[in-house]
This record gives sequence, C-alpha cells and structure tokens, in this order.
Amino acid sequence: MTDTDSGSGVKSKDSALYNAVFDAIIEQRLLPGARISEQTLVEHFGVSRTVVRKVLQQLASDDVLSIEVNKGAHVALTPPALALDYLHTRKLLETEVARLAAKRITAADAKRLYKIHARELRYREKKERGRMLRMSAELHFSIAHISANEPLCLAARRVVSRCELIVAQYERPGVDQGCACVDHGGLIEALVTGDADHAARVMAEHLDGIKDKLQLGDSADVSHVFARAGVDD
Amino acid sequence: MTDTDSGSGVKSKDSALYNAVFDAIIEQRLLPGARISEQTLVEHFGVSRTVVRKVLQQLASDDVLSIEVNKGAHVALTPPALALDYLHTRKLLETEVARLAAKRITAADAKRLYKIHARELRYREKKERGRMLRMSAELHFSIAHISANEPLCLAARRVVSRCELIVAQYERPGVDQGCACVDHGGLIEALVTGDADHAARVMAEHLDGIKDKLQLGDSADVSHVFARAGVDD
DNA sequence: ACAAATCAAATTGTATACAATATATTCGGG
DNA sequence: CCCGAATATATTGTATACAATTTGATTTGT
Repeated sequence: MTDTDSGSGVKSKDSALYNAVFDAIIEQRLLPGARISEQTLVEHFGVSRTVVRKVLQQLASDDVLSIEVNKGAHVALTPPALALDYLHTRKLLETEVARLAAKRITAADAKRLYKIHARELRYREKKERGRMLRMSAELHFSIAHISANEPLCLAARRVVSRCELIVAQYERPGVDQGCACVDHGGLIEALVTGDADHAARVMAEHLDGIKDKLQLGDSADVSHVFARAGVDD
Repeated sequence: MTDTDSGSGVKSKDSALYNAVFDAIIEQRLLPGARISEQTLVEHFGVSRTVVRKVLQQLASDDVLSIEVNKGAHVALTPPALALDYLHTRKLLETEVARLAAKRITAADAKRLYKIHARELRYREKKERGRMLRMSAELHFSIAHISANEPLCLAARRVVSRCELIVAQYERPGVDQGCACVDHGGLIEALVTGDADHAARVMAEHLDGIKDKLQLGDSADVSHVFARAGVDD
C-alpha cells in the first residue's frame, strides 16, 4: 500500500511504525499469538507510548492484532471456526473485487501487478518465505486498489491481512505451500482479459486452493504446533 | 449493539462515550460535516482527552467520522461517487448477510427483530425521526449479528453506519422518506422463511429502494443544500 | 473601507507522570 | 519437594503538561 496516511488522521511518522509492525506480522517474523509490548516499540522506534498505543489501535482495527484490556496487544490468533468465516468473507469480497478490477484495469495497472508478481517469484526462488508472503498480500491489495471502490478495498484489505495470519497458523507443515502464488500469474491474466465473470471465477478458485492447503478440518487438532518434535520442555 | 466492548480493548467507561457520539451521529443530531471538538466531549463526559481521542479513533475506524491531522474530527462527509461505492458494497455485504441469516435465524432471533421493528414504527408514528433511524440501523445490525459471521458482521456494520450518514446527506427534502422502514416487515418475514435466495432478493430490493430515494444522480448538483431558498447569493 | 500581515486564542499532537492491573518472584507451610 | 500466599516488578490505563499548528481577531498600510 502506498498511502497508508490518507483517510483517518495518521501522521507520516506514525506510518513508519505502523508499516514496520504490519510487515513483521505479515512476514511471519511475529507469529499469531505473539505478544507485542508497548515498551519494546517505544525503545525500538524512539517515540512515546502515546503514538505506540495509537498505532496498535490502528492495527487492531485492521484486524491483524487483538488488544485485551490490561493485557496488551497480541498478534491475532484465529480459532478454526472464525478462520472459516474469514475465508468465506474474503471470497465474497475478493470475487467482487476481481469483477470490478477486470472492468477497470489499465495497462499501467497490469504492469504494476506483473512487477509485484515477479518480485514474489524471485523471493520464492530465494526461499525468503516472509518477503514472498508480503508480496503475495501486496498483490491482493493492489488488485483491490484497482477495483476503485474505496470501502470495498478497505474491507478486502482487512480480510486479506487476517487471512495471511490464518495461513500462518494453519498451513500444513510439510506441503511446499508455494503459497499458491503460482496461481497469481493466471489471476492477473484473467483480470487483463476484462471478463468480469471469468476473473471472479479464477479468483474464487485461487481462494479455494488456499483454503484446501490449510489444516482446518478437525478443529481440535493442534498437534502440528509441536510438529518439530524432540523438544521436551 | 449490545456488546461494543468485545473485540479490541475497549473499557466499559469508554463505550458510554462511544455510544453517545455514535447515537448522536446516527440520529442526525450531528449532521455530516459537523465538527466534533475534543474539549466538548471532555467537558460533557468528564474524562480526559486521552480516552476522548481513543474513542474518536474508534469511530473513525468504524467509518462514521473522519479525522484530519491538526484539524480534528468531523462527522463523515461523503462525495456522491463515494456514496455510490458505499451503496454498492453495502448491497454485496448485506445480501450475503441475509442469505446466512435466513439459514440460521431462530424463533428468538425473529422475535427480537420484530420487537425492534415495532419500536421503529412507533417512533415513526411519533415523528421522532432520529430515534427511528437509530432503530432502523439497529435492525440491520441485528440481522448481521444473526448471520453469525463475525468479520462479515463487522464489515456490514461499518458500511450500514456510513450509509445512514449518506442518507442524511442526500435524502430528498420533500419525500416522506419513511426510511423505507415499512420494507423491514417484509424483510423479516423473508428471513424467517429460511429461503436464503429469497431473503437475499428481498434485501437487495430493500437497498435499491433506499438508493432510489436519494438525490445522487448528477454529482455536481448540490443545489438541494440551499433548498429552503429565498436566499440569493 | 478593504486587504494583507501580525498577533492572540484555541485546538490538536506528543510526551511524561501517576494510578491500576497483571505478572513474576519469594517465602512459608504442608 | 511441591503448592499457595504475599510481595515485588513490570505493564497497561488514565490524566496532565508542554509543543506545534491552526484559526480568528486586530492592526496597519494603501
């Protein structure tokens, strides 16, 4: 996202902090459930708690972290049932995003998308999983932006962000995962076609593909958390 | 909304302030564009600017007011093009809400909806327009709640709220307006049917009805602002 | 009298200080 | 040795103080 500033009262100083934390979360350097203390951010960024707290509130309203009273901020942790709701909502929003984007996409837009996709693939090569995920999200944000419907775009952004966390939480350990980012090429092609229904269909398939790679079936199963075993406490 | 507290770090003290401002906006005691100074809220509610500012941020993230740096908070003002985007997004979200709600609605849920609708009609009788609008919004919130999809519900809530402001801004002065709240009876009936597609269709028609009552056609037309004429420039 | 510049008041942004709560540690008992 | 209560530490919530910016009034010049 280029302009995190626009919209509601965010000074550029803040957005550095916002972006730093946001990126850390999306790139899985901070995993779901991880605590984020105010003090840490204060020391790391040299700003007062006032602005730290403001940014944390922002991130909470953007669905990537949750704040509990007197307990502080944690990277959002999503129970299986809620995860399904997010995936459902994401599909609703992003299929419509795809429809609108297909109708409005310009050559310049397409070029930007391909550029992001290229970067994504490059990080994939270099095994820089975090950066790859960041680019994947960026691609979805950019498509939402092209839809040129601000409220839809913002809603999509929230849901997409949270779904990145859901992937982090529920992805099958073994699976190459590839993030289904190979789909992205086809998705962009579908958009440039200009066929709204086709684009929506491809987006839907892409999202179904992501869902299928998750381990959400049996809600009680958290065994994969201890997958890299051998470690006794 | 019963529990504004849950979700992200809001202490009950705050939600009194939040609800007061939110209601004032929805009930059109504060019209789009109206300035909301921090000092005013501090004096009226006996809390510090810290919590006032926090609540204002919340309201901004809920799309009912906008905050500009160094200029403070204003009740959200929506340009015509953006209004159309909101109406479009609302339709997308609320038709899906209707679908899910139809599948999940219980007898108790239906009873609650009818109760709200009754109150709405009563305020309509008493010509208490503000309260009526509040109930109208409450009804839509409740339906969203029944859908039992949290992210969808929250997104719908934001968009519905903002659309109330859009109505306030663009409603034709003469038209009885009735808020199309007479539709609500039929909407509830459609939901209790349990037929998801039917419910979605009725919701869509309801929203189209609201849109038709607005003066959004020619984006450059702001003449109605000076409708109660006699005033030459 | 009107316009522009200057100054004063008010309002918002940020930092810090204090209060309340939660977490970690220590000490005592079983 | 382990468990629980009490205390100490750390962290969050709130209020206040100071800085920066904006807004409105006053003054000055033409």
